Amino acid sequence: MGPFPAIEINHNRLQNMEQKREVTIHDIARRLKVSSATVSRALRDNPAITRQTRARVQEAARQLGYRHNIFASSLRKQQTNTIGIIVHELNSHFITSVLTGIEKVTSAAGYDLIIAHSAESYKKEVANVTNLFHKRVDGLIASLACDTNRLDHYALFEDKGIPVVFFDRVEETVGSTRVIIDNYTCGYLATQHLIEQGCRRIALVTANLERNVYQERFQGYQAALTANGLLLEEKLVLIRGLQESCGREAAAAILQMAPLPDGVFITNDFTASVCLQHFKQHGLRIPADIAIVGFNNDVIGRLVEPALTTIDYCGEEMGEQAARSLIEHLQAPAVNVPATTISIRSQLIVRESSLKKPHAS
Amino acid sequence: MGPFPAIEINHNRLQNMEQKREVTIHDIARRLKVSSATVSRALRDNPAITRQTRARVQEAARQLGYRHNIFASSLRKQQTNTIGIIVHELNSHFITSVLTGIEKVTSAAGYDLIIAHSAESYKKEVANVTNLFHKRVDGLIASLACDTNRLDHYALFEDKGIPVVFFDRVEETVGSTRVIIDNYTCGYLATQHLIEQGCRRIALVTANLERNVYQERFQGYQAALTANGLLLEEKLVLIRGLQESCGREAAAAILQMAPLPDGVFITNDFTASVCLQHFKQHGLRIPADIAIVGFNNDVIGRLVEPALTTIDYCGEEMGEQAARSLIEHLQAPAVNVPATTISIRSQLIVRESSLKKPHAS
DNA sequence: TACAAAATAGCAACCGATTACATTTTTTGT
DNA sequence: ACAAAAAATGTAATCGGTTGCTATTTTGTA
Repeated sequence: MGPFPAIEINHNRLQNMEQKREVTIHDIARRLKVSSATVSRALRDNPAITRQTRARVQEAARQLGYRHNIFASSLRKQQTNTIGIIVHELNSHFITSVLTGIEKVTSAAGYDLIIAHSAESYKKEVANVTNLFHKRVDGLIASLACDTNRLDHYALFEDKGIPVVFFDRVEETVGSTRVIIDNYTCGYLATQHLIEQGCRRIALVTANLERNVYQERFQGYQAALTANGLLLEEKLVLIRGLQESCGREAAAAILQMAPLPDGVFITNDFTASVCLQHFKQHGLRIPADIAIVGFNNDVIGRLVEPALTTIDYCGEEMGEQAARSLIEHLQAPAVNVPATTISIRSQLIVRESSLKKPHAS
Repeated sequence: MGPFPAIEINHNRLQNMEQKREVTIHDIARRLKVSSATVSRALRDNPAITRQTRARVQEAARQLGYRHNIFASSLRKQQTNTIGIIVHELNSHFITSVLTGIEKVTSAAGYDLIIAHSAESYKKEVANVTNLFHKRVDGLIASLACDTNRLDHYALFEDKGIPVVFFDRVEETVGSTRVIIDNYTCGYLATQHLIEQGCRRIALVTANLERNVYQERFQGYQAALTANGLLLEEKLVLIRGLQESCGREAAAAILQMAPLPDGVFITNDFTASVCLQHFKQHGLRIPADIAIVGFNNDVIGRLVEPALTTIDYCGEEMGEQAARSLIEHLQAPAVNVPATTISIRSQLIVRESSLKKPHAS
């Protein structure tokens, strides 16, 4: 046990200390006896630098364990190559698909993503918008929280000319592109389908009517009723939140109605599944006693029994379109890319939960 | 139509150009005839600056529309006040709960979050780890992808002394804290429960056994069988992926078995729900013909019929613990916070899918 | 061989906030 | 009233990469 081990340890400590200090392009430059400008260019494969020099630099960088400092880079370049995303929830097949679509497009274009979720809270949405603004994302893709009915918080972005694309949950805007589906028609088709199945007393379970998607689905519902000579009964329209408890509440309220509705259009599959279960537990037969149509084509709709009739639309495509549009704006030389509204295809998927006339009709 | 309108427009353009240029602390300093150092301090409420000066600076900042430049700041301070999070999926109640727990703790401590998801792909996980490393997060909280069986990619962090906390899906590590549940006991309890319900031929549907959670649940299953004098039959153990199609495959495979198993332990609720449905579609009665126990207490387990018996554990608590541990490490003056393994409580929740002896036993 | 043009590489000024240290101003104590 | 201590503010270097412009070298051509 001579002094050596102790010295060894000391030495290690020093090494650790040295490791703390980051390797910079200047270190590489010194090592290779070139300028840091050359290193900077070489690292980004700038053709102004010889292929050989580039290779030497990149090899040295690897050896020294260099890591690019995005802060220095972003500071100087005044851009982050990052796109911010705000979604109203994460735990949803639809949202996950949208994210997949966005990722596909953005990563191909060399952008990073920062995902934030508002958990359906306006307050959190505002916080997220502010945060992403401070993080200086180059652009934003957002779907509004259920109770968001103003867009002041996005003005920050507009003022700086940072493009924002909204999808699915949107508001009327001047400057921003929107990627949506035709919720009105979807609402109409869903209701029409129930009517065709023989329903005459159709309830609607939906959420905050200030949120575009729910408002438009409601209008479609209304229009379909009218078109078929049915009256819109206010009592049959239930506005509830999106949590499980709200679904149960809605179902319970429907069970109280006399006479019972013979069909329900429920504007999201999760709530629809909850209601369906509640009805079954209280002795109703689906669809015989009550036919159900949901919305979104969530996986859950295929696992409940009977399987849910629903509206399907491709989240991935929505994500891709949103991302493509954003990137187009980002790479536009000036501000001449017009704000557009992109509509994604959607369709009714008929399953057992609404089929009162299985093979007829 | 004199020249005035044109001049006006020109003027506006200039204003817009000026707006482009960001307001910096130097602008504020100039306006107030103080130094930028004072402004920097005042903006962060440094008590070295008079309360009045602070107020003046903050007011001026507001008026000028100043926004803090995190790049300049992070570059100088060499820290980001940001925590990276890597999860294996987003579309899951469990993960959402964990995120809620993490957010609760980290936002209270003033940290930002960057959420990345690997979508159960090792490759994507590596990419995410690298990306967050380059984003220079101060710390990392991660849950491994299903097929991740090496941790080389986290060495980057270890080398720089950046703390990493793993939760749920973990590996044996030296340096990192891990927040987990006792998967072995859970597997044991689930199996034991099936045995108590009279099952003698119990199948196991699970995923990659290299992933700790599945390995340990498998061992618990095995131990419970042995403890009850039952033989482990390899044919009864089905290793499948986590997608819906894999669930159907597993269910189909079970239907082929002769004799049919009288119970199945399926190590996640989604796959369990898929199997349950498949069994029902093929005429089996649950639990009479086959009893099912799932895992995770996902909402879906309460919406299928019969409702799934499952293992419950609190994601939110897991998230909080992970975050707390990470922050403790971050704020520790030296490296003396030992890496620990934190275990979260879990329990069996019995529902109809496994109750062969409803009110007896 | 000479000279213009193209290819490489270097210089140095940025980007904006932070902070160790120095300087000025105010307060305190005697 | 004046030195010493305390408080407030200022100076200037620093974090690390980028890029307009300049200097040097190489290549091409007459």
